[in-house]
Amino acid sequence: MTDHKRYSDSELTKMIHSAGLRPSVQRIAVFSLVANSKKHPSADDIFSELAAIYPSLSRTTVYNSLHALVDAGLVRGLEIDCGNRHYDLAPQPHHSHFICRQCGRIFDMAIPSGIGAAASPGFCVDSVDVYFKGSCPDCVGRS
Amino acid sequence: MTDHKRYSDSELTKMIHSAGLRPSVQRIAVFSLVANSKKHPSADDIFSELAAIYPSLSRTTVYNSLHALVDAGLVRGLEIDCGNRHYDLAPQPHHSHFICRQCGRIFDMAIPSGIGAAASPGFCVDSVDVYFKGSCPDCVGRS
DNA sequence: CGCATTCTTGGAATTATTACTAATTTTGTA
DNA sequence: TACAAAATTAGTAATAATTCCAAGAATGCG
Repeated sequence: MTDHKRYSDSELTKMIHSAGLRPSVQRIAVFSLVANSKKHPSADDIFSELAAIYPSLSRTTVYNSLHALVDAGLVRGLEIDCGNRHYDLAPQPHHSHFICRQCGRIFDMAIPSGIGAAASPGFCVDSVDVYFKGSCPDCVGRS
Repeated sequence: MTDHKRYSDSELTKMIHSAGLRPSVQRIAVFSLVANSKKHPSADDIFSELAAIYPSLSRTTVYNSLHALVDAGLVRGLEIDCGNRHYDLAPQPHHSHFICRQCGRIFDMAIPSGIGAAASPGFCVDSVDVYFKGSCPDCVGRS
């Protein structure tokens, strides 16, 4: 998640609605997980958690919802862990993440400032991601 | 690729050898493609190019070679394009890439300095990647 | 040269994701 | 409330990238 605020369903509904999407139950549930989870869940994480609550939920619906939310600009896909996309609430202009190579958890990091302007002339940049990898505090010291 | 030098097979062999790997024909071929290609090839790109030369080459060998080279620190995997890992010669400490959302090409970018130090205390960072996305100069202006 | 180790191969198996389609639900309108 | 149109869902099948595995081949050391 992006900050410590907890988003209520009605807030999320409002955001979904004003992004021009229909606030279906499933979409709200997916959005809520992404927005409120401390982890940066993958599609599968989301499916697993929600399947317990909505037994009829389909994986496809999770993917559809995520795509809709990403296209609407509400959610952002992280590509820090190739072949295993994780999702995060659509960030402030720039955003930075850290993945622990040992436990696999993804953390938010403060963003080094001034990065946006670093692209070469002629390139039109619409997003910047900074990915750090290494060992998180819990795992430092283990082999 | 990382600079404009062209690496000869014997140089590559030496690098592989001093990294503690056996310089097999396949590994040298894979390494040469990564080190000397202007593109940042994916495993499949590499397989396609080499399969024309070595008809018996197996996809698994390409993956094995890439993993060996990455583990040895000679090659680096880019996760800029999720689900389609691309490879680059192991870089200078920090590195930055740009992917064009339209043509899919990946470009090297100058790296904003001072990024490495930005991680939160307690985290042990062993790599930093900065990924820019947008339109490259050739594609800017097209819808 | 002989042997142990490491590497390569090819196919099968996994995993994440996308595509397709029918059934269901929601929405707007009368 | 009733209905038609549009959007969403669920489930199955298909794809694509990658990994696993067991057998055969190459390598390098003694």
